[in-house]
Amino acid sequence: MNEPHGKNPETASGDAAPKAVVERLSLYLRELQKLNKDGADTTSSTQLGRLLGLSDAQVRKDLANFGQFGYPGIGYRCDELIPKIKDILGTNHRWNVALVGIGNLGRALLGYSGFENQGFKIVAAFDQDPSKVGQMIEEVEVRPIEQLEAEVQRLGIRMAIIAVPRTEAQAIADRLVAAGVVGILNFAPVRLSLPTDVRGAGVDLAIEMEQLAFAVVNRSGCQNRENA
Amino acid sequence: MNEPHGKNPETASGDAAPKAVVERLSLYLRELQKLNKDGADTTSSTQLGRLLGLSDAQVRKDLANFGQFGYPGIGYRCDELIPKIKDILGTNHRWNVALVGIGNLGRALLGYSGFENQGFKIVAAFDQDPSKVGQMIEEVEVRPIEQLEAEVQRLGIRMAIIAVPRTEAQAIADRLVAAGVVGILNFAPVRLSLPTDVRGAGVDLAIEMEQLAFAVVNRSGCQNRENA
DNA sequence: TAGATTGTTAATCGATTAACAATC
DNA sequence: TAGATTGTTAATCGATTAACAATC
Repeated sequence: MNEPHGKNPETASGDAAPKAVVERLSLYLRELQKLNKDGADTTSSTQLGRLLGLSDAQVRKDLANFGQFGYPGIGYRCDELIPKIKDILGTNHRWNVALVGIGNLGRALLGYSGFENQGFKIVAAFDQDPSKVGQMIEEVEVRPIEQLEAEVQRLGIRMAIIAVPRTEAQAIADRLVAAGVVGILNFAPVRLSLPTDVRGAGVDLAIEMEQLAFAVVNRSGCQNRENA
Repeated sequence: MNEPHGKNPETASGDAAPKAVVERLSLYLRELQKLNKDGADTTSSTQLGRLLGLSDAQVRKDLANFGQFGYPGIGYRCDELIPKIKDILGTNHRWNVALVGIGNLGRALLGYSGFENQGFKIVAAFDQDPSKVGQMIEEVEVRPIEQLEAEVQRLGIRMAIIAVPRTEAQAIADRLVAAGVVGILNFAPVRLSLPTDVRGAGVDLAIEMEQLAFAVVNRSGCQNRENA
């Protein structure tokens, strides 16, 4: 209440970080990983900003929210900053993930290498359909939905992906939560209702297309942000 | 330069609309469609706000960016507001869409009803693999990639979805653009480089998971935004 | 009419940018 | 040392909220 206005260093990392900042953190991480792979030892706020279309000041400010990671006169050491950002995002340890619904989308997700690269490993897959049960897909065996609770608990799974039809999604979410899952990525076009201590994120592809349509219709040549 | 500060009504609809506002427009549209289906004739900024976790003031302000759609004392007529928002988003007419890459993800996208519900119709599908060419999936015939340009032009396609491996994505994008496509939804984990008059949007599922992990790790019970 | 709800203005709040002393 | 670049403060900018006259 009577804090002047700035946030002091001590409370900084404890403060609720602005959502937009955390989103950019993911982008910084990707660029750093790319730079590191290409053999760069260090980078700078200017370089990161240029690569991502942001100002250097913003890059520094964003990172400063979480600590002091850079070296004046030198910049940021990729080797050091990458794990720091992973610490912040919570991806510095592997997350075991459950996938429910092995339709075309589920299969695609099982084969998606991007998850594993960033520390998410699908270790359990479930489907209702007996003809799918027992199949091995990308080294994961499809199990009957009845085993959901047992497997989630056995493997200590805390994050899950829902790729079932709309009508099943809420029921699956409830079961996952009851079994101990605290984060759900939902592809079904429904808004899940979840307990307040469980986090959910919905991927709505129709909305992505809609936003793209707007951008297409309103492109007056100028705002050339290439975010693809 | 010497405009006091507010935006006056005349320039309002011509101004570049803030990205955040347009995103919420999609959310309003969904709720309105739902309300309409449930038989509601009218709704209010208060109701829409409550359904979406926004303030009534924000709902009104967002809509006021694009015109006067409401009736004092009554609210908004669903029947009227839905097409108005579609006009703004550019989805009041059907978009023919091309899909390139018929792997598991491509198949899932072909079967995704959410696109068609919102005015996007996949009318052409392409794949490199001769064994896939000729297959009918969801009433769309898979064509060889060589026919991409000809079909895009024949069908007047202006939006496309890329669901090919990372290594192919840029080349496909270039061909799509050359054929006249002006909006690309990209699922390959690469940043496409596109001409400034072409719009792109990337869906990066690893980033979604990362953001979710952060939300899980930092959930201190409180911020219970259920965005699923 | 009284109650409800809009569109809009002014006030508040938060996020981005610019600038610079401190540091390597 | 001189040049580069950080973290941070102050200034700017934009977005959200509160309030209310106008309207049905």
